[in-house]
Amino acid sequence: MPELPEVEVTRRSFADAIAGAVVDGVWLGKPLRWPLGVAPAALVGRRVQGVRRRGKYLLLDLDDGLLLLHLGMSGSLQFAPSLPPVGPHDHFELRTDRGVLRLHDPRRFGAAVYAAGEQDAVARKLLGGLGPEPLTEAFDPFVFHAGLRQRRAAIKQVLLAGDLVVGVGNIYASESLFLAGIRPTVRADRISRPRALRLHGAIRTVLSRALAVGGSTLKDFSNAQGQSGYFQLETMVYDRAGQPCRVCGAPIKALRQGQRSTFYCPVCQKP
DNA sequence: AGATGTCCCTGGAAGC
DNA sequence: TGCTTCCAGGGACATC
Repeated sequence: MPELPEVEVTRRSFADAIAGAVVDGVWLGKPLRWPLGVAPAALVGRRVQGVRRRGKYLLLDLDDGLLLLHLGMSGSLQFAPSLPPVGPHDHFELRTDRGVLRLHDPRRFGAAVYAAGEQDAVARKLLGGLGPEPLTEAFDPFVFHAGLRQRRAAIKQVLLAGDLVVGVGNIYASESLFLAGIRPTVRADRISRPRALRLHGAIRTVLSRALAVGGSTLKDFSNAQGQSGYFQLETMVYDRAGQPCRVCGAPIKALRQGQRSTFYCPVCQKP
C-alpha cells in the first residue's frame, strides 16, 4: 500500500511524539518478512532519537543502532500512549515510556529489522541500492534522463525499480506518467530529454500533492494517529479503467506490466 | 548488468 | 450459500 507519501505521512504523524522515548519492551507477533535480528530484550533501555525515512523505509534512530521499519503492501503504524489489545494482524510493538508503536500488517510483507548502524550488513542490503529521494536536490533531472537512456525496459517498470528514483510505487507511477503525457509502455531509453524533464517534474508534483493530502487510502491506510489520506479521490488514471479521462473524456485503459496493473489515457499519453 | 518471473501472506471480491 | 480463482499498495531473489 504505502508508497513514499504514505510512509512520509506516517513518519510525520509520530516522529515528534516518539523522539526521546526510552524502550520498555518489544513485542513480536507472527513472523514478518525478515527476523528482527536481535533479542527483543537487548533493545530495552535504548532511547529513540528520531525517525527518518529513506525510500519506503522508516529509520528509527536509537542511541545505539537503528530499527528499519517497512510497511510492505498492507502495513500501517499506530502510536499512542496506550492502545487497545493486539489483534490477529498486529505483529510488532515497540513499547516505550511515551507510548506504544504498533505495526498492523495483515499480509505480513512488512518488516521490523534491527541494524547496528547504517553500514551494518543488513542495512546496506536493504538501503544500499536505493536511488535518490525524489523530493530533494539529490533527484537531478539531467542525471535522471541519463539514467533512463541506459534502460531498455518500459518506463513504468523502470520507475518502480527504485534505482533511478525511490518511493514511486504502483499508484504514483501511473499518475506521474499521466501528468507527463507519457505512455507507460514506452522504452525508457526512447524518452527524449524534454519528456524526461517533464516526467521528473511530474513525479515531484504528484508525490508532493499526495503528501499534502495525507497520502492515498485505497483500502485501510491511515497514519500513526489513525487519520486517512485523500489522494485516491483525485487520481487521474489509477484504478479508473473504463471511466472517462478527466482531461479528454476518453476511456482510461488498463494493462499488466510485470504482474502489476497499469492505467493510462490512450489519448493524453503519447507512445 | 539488465530484464523477467517467482514468491512471500492474507483477505476481499468476483465468478460459477 | 459455498467453493474456487484472481487480485491487491512491495521488493528480494533466482535465472537467463
